[in-house]
Amino acid sequence: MPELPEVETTKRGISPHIKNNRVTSVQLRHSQLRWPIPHSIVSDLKQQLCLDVTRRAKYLLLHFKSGVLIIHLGMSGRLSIVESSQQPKKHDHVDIFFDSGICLRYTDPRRFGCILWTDNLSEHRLLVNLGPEPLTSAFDTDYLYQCSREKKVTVKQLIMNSAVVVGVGNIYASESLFMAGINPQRQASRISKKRYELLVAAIKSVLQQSIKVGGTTLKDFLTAEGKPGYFSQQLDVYGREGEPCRRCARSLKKVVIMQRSTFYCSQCQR
DNA sequence: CTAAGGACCTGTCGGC
DNA sequence: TGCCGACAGGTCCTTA
Repeated sequence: MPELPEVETTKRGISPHIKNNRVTSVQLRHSQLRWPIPHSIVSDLKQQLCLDVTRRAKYLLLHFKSGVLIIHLGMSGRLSIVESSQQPKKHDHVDIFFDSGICLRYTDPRRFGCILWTDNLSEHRLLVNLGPEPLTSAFDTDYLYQCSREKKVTVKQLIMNSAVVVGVGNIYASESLFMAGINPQRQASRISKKRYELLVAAIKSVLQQSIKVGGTTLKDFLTAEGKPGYFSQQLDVYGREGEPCRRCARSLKKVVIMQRSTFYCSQCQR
């Protein structure tokens, strides 16, 4: 489900409902996610005040006095705010109840996500090797260009490598490369700095635009019937194999790069 | 060190 | 209608 914009939108959606609220109890129904959910969170979280909700890459971080709850939504995960009385459905694996009477509910059919607890966030193995956030100034042309040198992978693989830059998923990798006019199969090391400048701008633009759409879609997580997961949005190439390029009308192509579907226009992207 | 492939899991869709 | 394979928005871990 989540690309970076969905995770950011989820953060903004849940934050007002749980920040500065106190956990009353935690219910684990199915703790076998990508890694087992540590059962200790049931007691660790009890009576604790949620101090803040932040995001790093696609990890949502719930900060408490004694530690941080790390939540990743994997491919199919979702967080929602529901009334405490609302009965769980099939894939609702975890409920965190708050003293305000609401419940933070974790839903994940494929269970590729994770929920972990740490008292030392800055040294956590999942976060310690991550590259810069794409929407910060640390992610710029010089940086990405330097990363690309000596690399033997395609440019799509480069921008999807979380050690290089975080938050560029399969959809927005294709979309960014289309906007920058770069063929996703091109070797990362054989692209000029000038073109990396276009790519950096494209990545920022595509992500920012999508977060903006999510932000406008987002109303109240508690009462909104819509799924906070995926907003229908205007995609230029992703999932549009055989359809006409919006720029030149030529039929869009699909290739597989590292077992992931990749869409592009062979005319506009070189 | 880098790069490629496997692994995890359920749901949905298209074709026969 | 039913079955079967392909595929799905992620990413860590193992292997070469």
